Amino acid sequence: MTQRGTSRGSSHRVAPEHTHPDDVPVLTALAALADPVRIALVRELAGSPVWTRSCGSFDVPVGKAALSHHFSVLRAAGLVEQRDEGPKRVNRLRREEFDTRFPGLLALVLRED
Amino acid sequence: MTQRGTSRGSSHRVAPEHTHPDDVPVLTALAALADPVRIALVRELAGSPVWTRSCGSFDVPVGKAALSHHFSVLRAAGLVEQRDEGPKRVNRLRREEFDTRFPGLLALVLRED
DNA sequence: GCGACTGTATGGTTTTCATCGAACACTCGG
DNA sequence: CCGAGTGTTCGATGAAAACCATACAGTCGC
Repeated sequence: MTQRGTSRGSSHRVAPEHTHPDDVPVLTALAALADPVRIALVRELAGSPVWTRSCGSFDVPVGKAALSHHFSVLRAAGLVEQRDEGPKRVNRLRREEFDTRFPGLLALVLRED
Repeated sequence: MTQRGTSRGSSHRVAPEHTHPDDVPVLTALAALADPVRIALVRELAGSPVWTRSCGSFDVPVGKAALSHHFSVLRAAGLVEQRDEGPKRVNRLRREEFDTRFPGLLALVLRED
């Protein structure tokens, strides 16, 4: 049963589902990056120290629901890793891993021409 | 000037509109490649000598109209160049130019993992 | 010129995707 | 325990994109 509440039994938040870049098809990676909001997220994330940015701290013109969905897509594409830290969910760009799987792709997105 | 034909009047087919890779935003390039049919076209085209493949010679599960549209997208993304040769329109993958603008991107799509 | 062949344009249908509002779940500080 | 803060889920909506069938426009061989 569910022990919840009263005195014990930890009931953590469900850990986000991650996909390793190695398990990501090219099409999925491209589709994930073919969106202006997600590109903004990746760029902003790339410009910040790891594990310092919570989901809500990004400057994108969409509501919470859409934002949550975008992060879900980025996770599924192996681009972002998330960890729960207190009430917030902090992010990390999977630079190395993703670049090993798709060499140069991240660099293309990050350079602002 | 352009007189074509032997001596008169010429009413050629409208030459397809091309966009040079240098004028293509990253988002457009990614969006163009984020489609299974277009990836198939690019791959098949990459495996053939230049100017040998007409639009209708590709093995993709879509009708003529959709096919024409896909080629239009590929042209706009600077991925494909087309030339009229008799009744058919033959294609060339813009390897060098595209790779100069988006280094490594084409390689990612062409390698079948 | 006629007819087969190739590709484009148009109109309409279906699907996909981004988005929002509202409800819910969890964490933490009073 | 309550309430503020953070993020996910659900249902619905709207826009974009893929697709097809048809009609049209060139090119070429006869």
